[in-house]
Amino acid sequence: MAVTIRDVAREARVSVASVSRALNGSPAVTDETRQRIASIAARLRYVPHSAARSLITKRTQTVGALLPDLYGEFFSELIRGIDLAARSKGLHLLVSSSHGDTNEAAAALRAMQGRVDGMLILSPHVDAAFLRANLPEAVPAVLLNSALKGAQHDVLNIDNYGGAYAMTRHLLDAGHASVAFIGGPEDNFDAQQRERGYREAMAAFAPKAAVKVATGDFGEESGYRAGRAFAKSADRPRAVFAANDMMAVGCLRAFAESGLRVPDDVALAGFDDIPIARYVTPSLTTVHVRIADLGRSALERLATAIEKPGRALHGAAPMLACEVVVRASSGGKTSGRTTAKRA
Amino acid sequence: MAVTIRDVAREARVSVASVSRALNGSPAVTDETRQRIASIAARLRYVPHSAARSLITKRTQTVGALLPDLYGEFFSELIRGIDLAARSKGLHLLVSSSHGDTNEAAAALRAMQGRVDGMLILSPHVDAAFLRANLPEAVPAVLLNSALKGAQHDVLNIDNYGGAYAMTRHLLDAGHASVAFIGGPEDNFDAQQRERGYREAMAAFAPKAAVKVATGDFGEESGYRAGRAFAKSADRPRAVFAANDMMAVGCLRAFAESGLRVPDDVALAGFDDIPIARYVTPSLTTVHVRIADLGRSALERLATAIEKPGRALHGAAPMLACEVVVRASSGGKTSGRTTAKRA
DNA sequence: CTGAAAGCGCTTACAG
DNA sequence: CTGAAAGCGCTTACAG
Repeated sequence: MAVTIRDVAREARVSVASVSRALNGSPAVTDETRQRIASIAARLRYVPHSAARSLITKRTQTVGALLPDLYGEFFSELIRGIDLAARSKGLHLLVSSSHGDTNEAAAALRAMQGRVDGMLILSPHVDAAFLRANLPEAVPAVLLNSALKGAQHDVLNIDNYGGAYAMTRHLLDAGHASVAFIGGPEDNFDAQQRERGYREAMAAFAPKAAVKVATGDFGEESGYRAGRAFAKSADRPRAVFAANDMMAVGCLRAFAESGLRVPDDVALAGFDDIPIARYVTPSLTTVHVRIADLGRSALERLATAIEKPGRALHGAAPMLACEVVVRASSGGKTSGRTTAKRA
Repeated sequence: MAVTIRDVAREARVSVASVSRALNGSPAVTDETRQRIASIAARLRYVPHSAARSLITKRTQTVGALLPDLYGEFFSELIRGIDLAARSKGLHLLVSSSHGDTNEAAAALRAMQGRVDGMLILSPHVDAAFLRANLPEAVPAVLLNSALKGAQHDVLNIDNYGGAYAMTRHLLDAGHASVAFIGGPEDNFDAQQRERGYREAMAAFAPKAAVKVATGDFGEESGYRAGRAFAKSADRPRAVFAANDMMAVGCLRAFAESGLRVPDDVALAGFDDIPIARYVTPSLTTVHVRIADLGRSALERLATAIEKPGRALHGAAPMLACEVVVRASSGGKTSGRTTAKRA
């Protein structure tokens, strides 16, 4: 049915070896033959059979992306960054998302075995033991936003700490004497880093102010509950920094219901810069993460790891900088973006 | 390096043929041997080499998704639906997005050649001529949201017409005597269908009312401009139906700046139900599309086409129903969801 | 029920 | 510079 290398060879009156060499740019072929073969291949619409090629070259020209159960903007931005970088490297992208637990993640990882030259992994279910059990050592991998330590694996993280530190500083600079925090899930790596950023910035710039942390779970409702509690409390904070935007949105609703004006009575800030952030009233000051850049960088690191398997992974995991985006909810005088520098 | 079928065969003291049969569930093998082989394969962590298998079976167990340059929620929801359905069918998912023009789309399509058993295609750049030139007839494909007619290709569409028709009817039912429309890009298939739904509902339920259509491009700014024009016009419409939510959001801003109260002075509705819709003030009445369902259905149709290549495609392209989601901006008495029935 | 052998479509030493 | 041949790791008629 489909046209194979033999058809091209017959038509060009050469051996299949010559066709292979001509089409793969081997120097051991005259320009004239190369031209002739190329034009015949084009006329026949010859496409090399990728499975046959993979079988012999041990390369699939494909990378896999393992992602957790997911919603919204973050995912599409990440994939977009990965996809763009993959195309420019000539790599295909196999995705597997929507695995809600460790077993599903393991199954997905194994299912990709042999179909990809390397893996991009973003999953809360993945730790060192998981990788040892499910990822062959020979398969290069880059982990995104992972707490994993050690030189075993290549890790690429968002600078959650730096972003939270900068935001806390911004709120204090804007003149809000006390800043409270709404934390995320306890076992969540991003949430932990953001809380640490808040705490350390408070210690550095407002050592006498009380550190107040409400518990949340990244969901809108948990932000709402925290907001209600803050609104009622005797010593209401002058500013609230939520560990993500969805909680900030919930908190905003609670403040509105309590008759508190934002930012006049209480300032508010979030983290992530989801699209909703600019459309709530007042618009939400938040920390922007260049997610597509994260995807692109991750893919490029992976491509390097695939090309140079022996390369040692040295030093700390690189961090992707975040930007404080000042909108109306934080009540500062300034407005705009500033890149969060690490402390 | 990697363990192959020969390693399993040697360990089990059988031929590779028997290992293949045992692992693939051929009936021509005793249960006892099957058990023994299976346990040895598991112990050795044997994973069949997918390229080798593809080479002989002519199947890749992979489907490709070709998507245009994209942002936001729609894409992630669609991929989620496709991915879930693919996993349950045992299929892998290769994605290619971010191609901004016809040439890039063609390159992406050809690059997937031979790597997939079928294709899911959503692209404004794809028409009949494009497919004839770039998609081999033997490759099953399902087109999403395409204006393509004829029995050549399998098409799956969102019922834009029915949704717009139902929304227009809802606005009229809510007591708004005149409903204006903000259209999308002229060459956009979704936009055309939505406008048709508006026009036909107006003709059916408010035959004496004026049909007013402002031009837009699906961008927030174009909705803003239309909103300003409506606000100023002598016979201001009582309700505005924007062909998508982003334009409705822009229109809402224009109304707010003009001192018009929504919905008291003018009602407003959009289309898509993007996440922002529920967070603007007032919350936006809109048409909800179950995008994940679209992805799931498309994949299931594709899987069927792959399994039964000869099957004839008969009748009209199936439609995915939409729901009118009533929120505050339309000012009706009722609130909630109703599935849009086709007229 | 089991095995030996052919063959899927490529690439790449090895000769010449 | 070019070709004949081996081989990548599987599956599947074909014998037995």
